[in-house]
Amino acid sequence: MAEPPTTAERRSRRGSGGITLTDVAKLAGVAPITASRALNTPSQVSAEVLKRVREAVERTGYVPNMLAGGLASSRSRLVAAVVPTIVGPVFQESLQSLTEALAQAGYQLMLGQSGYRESREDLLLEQIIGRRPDGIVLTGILHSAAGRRRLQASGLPVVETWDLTPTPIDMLVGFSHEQAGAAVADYLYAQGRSHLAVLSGDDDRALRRYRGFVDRVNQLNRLGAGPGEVPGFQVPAPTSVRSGREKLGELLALAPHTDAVFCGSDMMALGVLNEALKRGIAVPEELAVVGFGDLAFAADLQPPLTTVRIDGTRIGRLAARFIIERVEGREVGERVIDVGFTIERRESA
Amino acid sequence: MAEPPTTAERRSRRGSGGITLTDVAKLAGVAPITASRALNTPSQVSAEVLKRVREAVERTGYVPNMLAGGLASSRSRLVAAVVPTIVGPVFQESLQSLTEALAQAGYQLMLGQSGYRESREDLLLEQIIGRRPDGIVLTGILHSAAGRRRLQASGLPVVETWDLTPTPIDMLVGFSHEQAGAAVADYLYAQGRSHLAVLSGDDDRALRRYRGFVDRVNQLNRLGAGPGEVPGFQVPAPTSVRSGREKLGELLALAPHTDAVFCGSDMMALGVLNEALKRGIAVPEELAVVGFGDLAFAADLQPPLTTVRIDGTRIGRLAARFIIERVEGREVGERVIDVGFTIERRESA
DNA sequence: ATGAAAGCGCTAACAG
DNA sequence: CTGTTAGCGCTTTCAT
Repeated sequence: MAEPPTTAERRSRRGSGGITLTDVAKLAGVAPITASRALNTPSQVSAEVLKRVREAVERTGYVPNMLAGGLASSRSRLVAAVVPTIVGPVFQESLQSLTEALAQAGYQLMLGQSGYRESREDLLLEQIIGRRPDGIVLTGILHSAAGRRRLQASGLPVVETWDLTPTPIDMLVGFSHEQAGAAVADYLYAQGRSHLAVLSGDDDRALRRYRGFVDRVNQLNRLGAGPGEVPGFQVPAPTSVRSGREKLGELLALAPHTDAVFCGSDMMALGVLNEALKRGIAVPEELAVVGFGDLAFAADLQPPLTTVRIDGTRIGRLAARFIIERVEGREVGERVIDVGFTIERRESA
Repeated sequence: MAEPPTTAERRSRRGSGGITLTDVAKLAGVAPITASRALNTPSQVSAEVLKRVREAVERTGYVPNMLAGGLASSRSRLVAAVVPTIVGPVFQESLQSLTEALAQAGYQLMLGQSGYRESREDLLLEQIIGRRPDGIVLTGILHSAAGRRRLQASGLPVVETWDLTPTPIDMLVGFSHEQAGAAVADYLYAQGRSHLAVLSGDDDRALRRYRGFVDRVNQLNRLGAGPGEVPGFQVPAPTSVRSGREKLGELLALAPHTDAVFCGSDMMALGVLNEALKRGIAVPEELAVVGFGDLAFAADLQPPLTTVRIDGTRIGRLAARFIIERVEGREVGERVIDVGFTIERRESA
């Protein structure tokens, strides 16, 4: 069994040694390009050839090498997604639907974490571009100007998500965080609450919700001669149940008359709910609580949590569609979509 | 400015039209292979050449094409991870640390979702292998026998995680779900509880925790002549706060004397906590609650949740190390690591 | 320390 | 519908 290798076998130590398209083609008795067509564009090939190629694939267990295919065709069928972090449930829905929509179209997802700080963004971007993806989905707006320029220069389809900006790099699927904050303020006022407060993460988008909320409260207060400054706390992102508990304590020490809190995330809201429970504060009677995100558990808390809902699944699906249509040459009509938000009215407020 | 393209420029419509290593090499006045060495193995190149190449890279904004590099060297620097779903916080910690550990070593992560049902597993695997990753990290055991064979045949480094199995495909980082279930039963008995019940997801691993728990309870009951069957409910994975609430209701209808519940996930435990709150059942006095996963919020619930902690970060880091060491030819000593689990003792039980 | 030549496995381009 | 040829951009191999 252990014969000395022939010249041909020994010829080279390169390559993976696996089955290649050429092997399949030989077995099927056709040229490699014909085998390629049988697999990629079966309609361009006779039924007879198609059958023989498929048999050969079956027999050999051939799996196409997409590195080679991507190199030759300049189409990698890879889409990169950049998220601040996969920990924290906010973007999961989007990531999930993005992955699924891409998979259905034969694309795969490459995942990169940028962190909430700006540091690694540029390096990450370079690594990503090196893979020559067919498109890039960004979660949130890219901080670094150099990064934005580099992306623009690359000519790749780019979709920014979860935010709106007047100067998108390319395509955009998101909503206005300022408006969301303002809408919550309106909602609480309409419920008859007058002493509003806010707990927020310190990342860019959370802070814009914060500002939208505070600005609207101030505006309403001026009209109605309500109380002055809006009490508010920021915690380092990512927010947590613990930070919600702790900050509620500080808030009540600072502003004991508070009758409504807008929380920058459902996690913080859960913390607020738990801390209120511990302190014997009735929700919503004494304190109204509004969250953000409408995580899966929000409706099932005690009391059910009123929260801002973003259709993350839709964001992911639209992002995938934008990229795919661009790659496949079908031009997209709208390149900016505001998916909006809704306030899910439940018992906590 | 808009002169007609020269013959050379028009020569071909192939390629990306971007900067290539050859361009950089020309600018630096060296051969392409020398530029390649300057970037990949700088120690093999003179200081003078290194400087010129780096300048050329800087000036052109060159980004290496890793498809081409991967094809030529049979090293893609890509690692694939397969998870049932990224929704659901259980594997997040592992994914996060895996991504980070890989990034540090210059590898990137490709993410695939297999779903909790077996259907898409084989297709996904084929797509993944087509990318010629340098390694594959599986979360949980692969269901399909064909898939296991295909992986084994591929010769790729494979790490299975979050489980133990007597017949690993290759490498393994996990813990025993049976033992975890049994340990919770022991713990609750030691707390003086005697009417134990269990709520569980219906995925493979959750069911093994379920079985470990029930078997141990039965064993203890036989010795102590305790009550008979252990009341238990299964819900479709992924588990949720809602399913926890609902099943607690059904459980109490079926077995009103229950004084301890083991929940298959912290999410379900949160639901149980909330439902108990609504029904005025005191936790832990009347009902002890144990979760699984030690999610970030577990310690901050009211009451703080006793739960089984898995060191997901360690799992991710070890998986990355296993793959990288194998790829880089350094052989790994231990190929199976049981990371164990701990019961985080808090107020809920 | 540097380079020339020859591929990696596949597909675009252009015939027939 | 099928094939030939010539790359894609990089790295291995083997010289110098």
